[in-house]
Amino acid sequence: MAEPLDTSTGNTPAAHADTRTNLLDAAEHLFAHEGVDRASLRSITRAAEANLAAVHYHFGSKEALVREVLARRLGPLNERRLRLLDEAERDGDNPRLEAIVGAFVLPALEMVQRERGGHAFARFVCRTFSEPDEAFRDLVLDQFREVVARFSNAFERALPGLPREELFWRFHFTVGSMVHTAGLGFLAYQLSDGLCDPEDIEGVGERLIGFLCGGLRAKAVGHEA
Amino acid sequence: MAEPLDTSTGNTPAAHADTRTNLLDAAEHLFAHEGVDRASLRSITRAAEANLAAVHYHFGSKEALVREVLARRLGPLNERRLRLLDEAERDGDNPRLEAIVGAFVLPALEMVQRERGGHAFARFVCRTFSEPDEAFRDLVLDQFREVVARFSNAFERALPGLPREELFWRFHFTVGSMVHTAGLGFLAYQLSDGLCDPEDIEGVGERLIGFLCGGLRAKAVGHEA
DNA sequence: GTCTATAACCTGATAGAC
DNA sequence: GTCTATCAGGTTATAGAC
Repeated sequence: MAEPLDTSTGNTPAAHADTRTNLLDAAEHLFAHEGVDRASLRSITRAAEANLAAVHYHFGSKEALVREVLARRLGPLNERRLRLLDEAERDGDNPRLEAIVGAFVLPALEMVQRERGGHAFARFVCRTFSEPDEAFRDLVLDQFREVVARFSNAFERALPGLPREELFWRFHFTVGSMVHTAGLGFLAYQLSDGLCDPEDIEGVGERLIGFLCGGLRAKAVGHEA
Repeated sequence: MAEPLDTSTGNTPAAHADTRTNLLDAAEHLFAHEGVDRASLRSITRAAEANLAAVHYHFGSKEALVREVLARRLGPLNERRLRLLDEAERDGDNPRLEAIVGAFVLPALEMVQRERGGHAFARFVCRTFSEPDEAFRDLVLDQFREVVARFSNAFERALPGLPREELFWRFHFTVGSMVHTAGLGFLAYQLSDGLCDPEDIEGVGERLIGFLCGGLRAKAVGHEA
């Protein structure tokens, strides 16, 4: 009997994966590469060397499976962000802006490059963000709520005097650059004719942090008043 | 007989839309709101008050319909970008960075806010970017190729001394913020608890341009050398 | 927990009348 | 150009044996 295709996170060293894990791994892989709608339960169970009914036994429905696939990686990712922010704030009462931005963007870039299937997963999340299906979007957003609260607070203290509205917009722009880079870094490679190497996460991270800090520190444009 | 649902661009004043146009309008609306896969030809033709066979008569296939929907708005949008860049470059041999960035991001923000269905279309494009289906992605990328060439050139002249690799990355980050703002501005509203108003395109545009110019002008981090 | 078989339904595409 | 009818195949979900 052939070993089931290992598409697991790579963090747990192939713990004699059970059917449930196999299903999650196969689903993640296929959702990422074909899209949630195109990836049928049949193709997922085939890849997981399981049975069609197994999905309904373990998860209840296709939608619940999607939910599980998203939560499995997003939880740890955002926990890591918060841990890095804790560290940055422990080092000094007023951490450098670079450290805060780094705590926000580096875990994502690292996941994409270092975890197995990270790249595909990032693209999957990227798409889910702009998904019309509110249920999935809210799921992703809920995973981010604490992160947004903690980081916008940190930004506020690191950028005193910046109006809150301006600050939230800049956070929004930051998220945009981060998501686009984590999920679609290969576009930079394509559009620069191979000049940009999206796999060099140290380089990309450094550049991204530099760019974002420049934008976050820009002189606020005066709103008439 | 009820008038077909008007989801047209709004640029042509309801020119007694023919079946073909009705199909494009309905398809755009449904692709944006339900996703390409979920939007069946049946629901599209029902909304367009046309017949299932009409799609195959006018376009040949569902894929060709998707292609047409994308090209119909992306073409004019990118033409407008290039026209604005022309204007900026005519004003002075070395236009201000703000003018270049504005020529790139403002047409998108304006389309989203001012054209009927613009918001939904932007989200649709957003999703298509991260679509696994290479055919659609390449279609979008092809529409952008001239824009990327012209603008990266303009950026290069406006930011002398910046290594080309760094420049392309910053362009990439710029695209990320722009796309995320044009397609998902409502996230800023949600995550800021209503503080950010994504419909105020003058305000958003000004803030986005300020942020991006700050990032583009940031001191380049030294790569060891 | 894992399987087979099947129910109930939807899909894109097309032939051919008008 | 527009329609109806239909084909061939896919989908999720579930009942019930093991």
